[in-house]
Amino acid sequence: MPSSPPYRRIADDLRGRILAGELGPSEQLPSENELAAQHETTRTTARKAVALLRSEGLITSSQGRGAFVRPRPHIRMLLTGTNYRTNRATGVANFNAEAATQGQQARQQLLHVGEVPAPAEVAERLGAQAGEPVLVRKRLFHVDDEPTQFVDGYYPRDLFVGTPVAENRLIRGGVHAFIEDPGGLGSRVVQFVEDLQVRMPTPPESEGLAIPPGVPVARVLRTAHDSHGRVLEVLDSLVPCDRHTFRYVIDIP
Amino acid sequence: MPSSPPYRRIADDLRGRILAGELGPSEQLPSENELAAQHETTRTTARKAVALLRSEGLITSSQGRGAFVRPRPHIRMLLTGTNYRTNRATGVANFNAEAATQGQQARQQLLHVGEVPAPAEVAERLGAQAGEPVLVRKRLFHVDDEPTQFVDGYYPRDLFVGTPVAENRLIRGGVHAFIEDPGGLGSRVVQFVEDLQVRMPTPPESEGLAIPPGVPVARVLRTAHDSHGRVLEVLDSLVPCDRHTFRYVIDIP
DNA sequence: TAGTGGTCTAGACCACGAC
DNA sequence: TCGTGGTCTAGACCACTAG
Repeated sequence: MPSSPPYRRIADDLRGRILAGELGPSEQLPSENELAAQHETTRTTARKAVALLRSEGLITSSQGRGAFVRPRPHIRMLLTGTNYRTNRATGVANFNAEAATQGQQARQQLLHVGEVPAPAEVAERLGAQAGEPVLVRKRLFHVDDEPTQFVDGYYPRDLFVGTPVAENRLIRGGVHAFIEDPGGLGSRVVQFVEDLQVRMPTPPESEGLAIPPGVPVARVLRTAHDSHGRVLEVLDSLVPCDRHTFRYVIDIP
Repeated sequence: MPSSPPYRRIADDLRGRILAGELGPSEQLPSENELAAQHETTRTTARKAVALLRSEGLITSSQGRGAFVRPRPHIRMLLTGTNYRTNRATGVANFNAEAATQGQQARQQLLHVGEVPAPAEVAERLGAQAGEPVLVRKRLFHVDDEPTQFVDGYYPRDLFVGTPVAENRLIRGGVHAFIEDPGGLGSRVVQFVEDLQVRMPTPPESEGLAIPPGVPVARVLRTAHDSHGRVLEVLDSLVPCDRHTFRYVIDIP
């Protein structure tokens, strides 16, 4: 039975105290020098223990201030489909409506609208060739003025070129309002297929979403179909996992 | 404009070469001593760069061998509900049937069966008081003989006590066979509600699932309802994110 | 046995925050 | 100003793997 190295034992000690609630949320950890002294080792070793906890997402630290137990952030529930019809009826975009029911204020920032060669995973879902031009709307969603998700919407050219979806401004009620309104596309969304994968963010991603180290992101590809099986939209979202729960309601025939 | 510290620049260099494919999957990285020499710094600093990439899930390393670009593991697709009826008809458990369609062999290892006080999140879904005794079946699922998911099933006592679900052995066709078979409970599962959260694993979890550092896990709570809205099962799963895609198909009324 | 990564020591200087 | 974490140096010993 090999005993764990000192830095592991220090980390285990701290982790235990955090999970037991002995060190509460936002509480400051002992300084690295204190930890070193307490465990009769050097600061370098104490620091390694702290780094481990940081990579586990349990704590955050900042220069000059100290290290703190990461407070459990306010969790938003992400629902796909569940309230789609009722949200549509409100006249505001689905994302904003969901936020509102959770007592939060949402805002969409339009980063870019234009034509791009379809990325492979998008093309596959749109039934197009990879590299074929498609319309894209790149957005950054904010909740309570904090960046929350990157959401890129991809749209087939043949259906949307020349429509407001191809224009560089927000659409009242969201893109789906245009898709479903009789004065717009007049289609009806009847099915979403959602693929969710999780990974660690790249540096630009963690910067754009203002997420601390140790927080994974979910990459969600959502395909919206109409009643003819036609693909109306492929949504490519990037969601920080520490502030979200995904909920899916699946009815079995 | 502050320039990044050396360890960041080394990491950025390596990351770039990995993402560009210059360093292919399973390829060995330069040794820490080589990196230190190339960048005219000490091994400690080179090592810090390597540690960063490891925490990003890009590489793995092992003592005596070296550091290697993490090969993209075989991705399994996890579906909830989609093939539920057809899988049931096969007579094997849903999980095993899904694995089979993806050309893999699945095996369930029964870790524990018994009564436990309901954890808060489970009780809430079972409509019970937290701490009230419930039946639990703790399992570890293997795919191609590798540990793949922890799956704990919780069952209300009033429905399942004295049934095979409370016995410490596997059930032919899975628990759902018993739930739906006329000779068993004779119920019918009509809806799943699935809540998915992501976090970094604790050390025992990463050990049990044999996952390398830097890989997040998904904690999935799935509630199965019958046509009367009664809860038949709460499944509490832990899934390593590097080997799985979650797919949900949602029909809009 | 030689080379690899894993751990540790005992210092140092810096940037930043709180007081 | 002083304490904090962030970074770095220049060594050392160990455990493990490959040849």
